[in-house]
Amino acid sequence: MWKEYYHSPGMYDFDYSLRRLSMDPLVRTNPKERWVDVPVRIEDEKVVVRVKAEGTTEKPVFAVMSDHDDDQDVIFEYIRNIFQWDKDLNDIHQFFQQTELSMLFHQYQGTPIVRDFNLYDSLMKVIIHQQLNMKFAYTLSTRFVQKFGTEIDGSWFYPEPETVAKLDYDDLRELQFSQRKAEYVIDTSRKIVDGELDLYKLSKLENNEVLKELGSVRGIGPWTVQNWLLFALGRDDLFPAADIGIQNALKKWWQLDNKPSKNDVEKKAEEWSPYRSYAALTLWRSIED
DNA sequence: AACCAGGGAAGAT
DNA sequence: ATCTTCCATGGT
Repeated sequence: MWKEYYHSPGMYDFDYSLRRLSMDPLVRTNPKERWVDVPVRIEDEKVVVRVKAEGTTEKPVFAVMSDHDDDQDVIFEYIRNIFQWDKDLNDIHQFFQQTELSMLFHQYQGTPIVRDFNLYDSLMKVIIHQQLNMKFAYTLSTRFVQKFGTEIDGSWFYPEPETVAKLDYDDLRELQFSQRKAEYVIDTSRKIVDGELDLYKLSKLENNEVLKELGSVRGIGPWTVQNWLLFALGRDDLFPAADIGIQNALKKWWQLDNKPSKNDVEKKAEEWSPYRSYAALTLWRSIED
């Protein structure tokens, strides 16, 4: 067992991140003890790493620990990257002081982008969650992982693309996937196994290139690519203008009778570039209970 | 019972 | 290129 500490440069609301992570039944969290278990794949091995908050939003300190004693540096680097501890959120807070979101950023300080734990897992999850209400969306992704994935020390690993590629559409229909969704999930996994789709390669490209390439896959539209860029890659400047949650939040803050159009939202969001992702996260946060 | 949900494809204009 | 319509389910 090893344990390593880390200090973030700026503020960081880890407790909020935990609340967000705990929305997913597949992620093992303990908000009271302030930790989350992160499933990590390391050279074909599956390792569970515990990440615990030791500080405050203003003076954040994190502890990372694992029983897996090899590859400590690689694991720590991976975790630091997932939680983006080196991103100085004070700079971003400063940026939004000159925008109409200043009050919101004052109320919800230090909201980080916590990346999904794996590129492929994230894509499957986003596809499964397309257009569904959150409750049923998590029901579906949980059934999917608990049926075809792996549980280690109480944490769930998504199935490998090779596993999903071998499934029949009916295997997912049994879990109450629609025919379309079953096709999207399995066909995309087959493309990944065939090498036709390389998520790691995509992760090195510019947003627009990813939008073009990933968006050309059947079942993956603009909303899905944007969410993948935001949550899988942790990119700073994404704004899912067509997202219902974003539109509901703006409807509330702009006191509109109806949800604003995608175009109106996109236009306004330009003022928040190059940190539109943080605007989106804070808007989402502002309508979560 | 009707409408919505943190969409997307396919068809129509 | 942009606008409808259809797809499929569970939630509220």
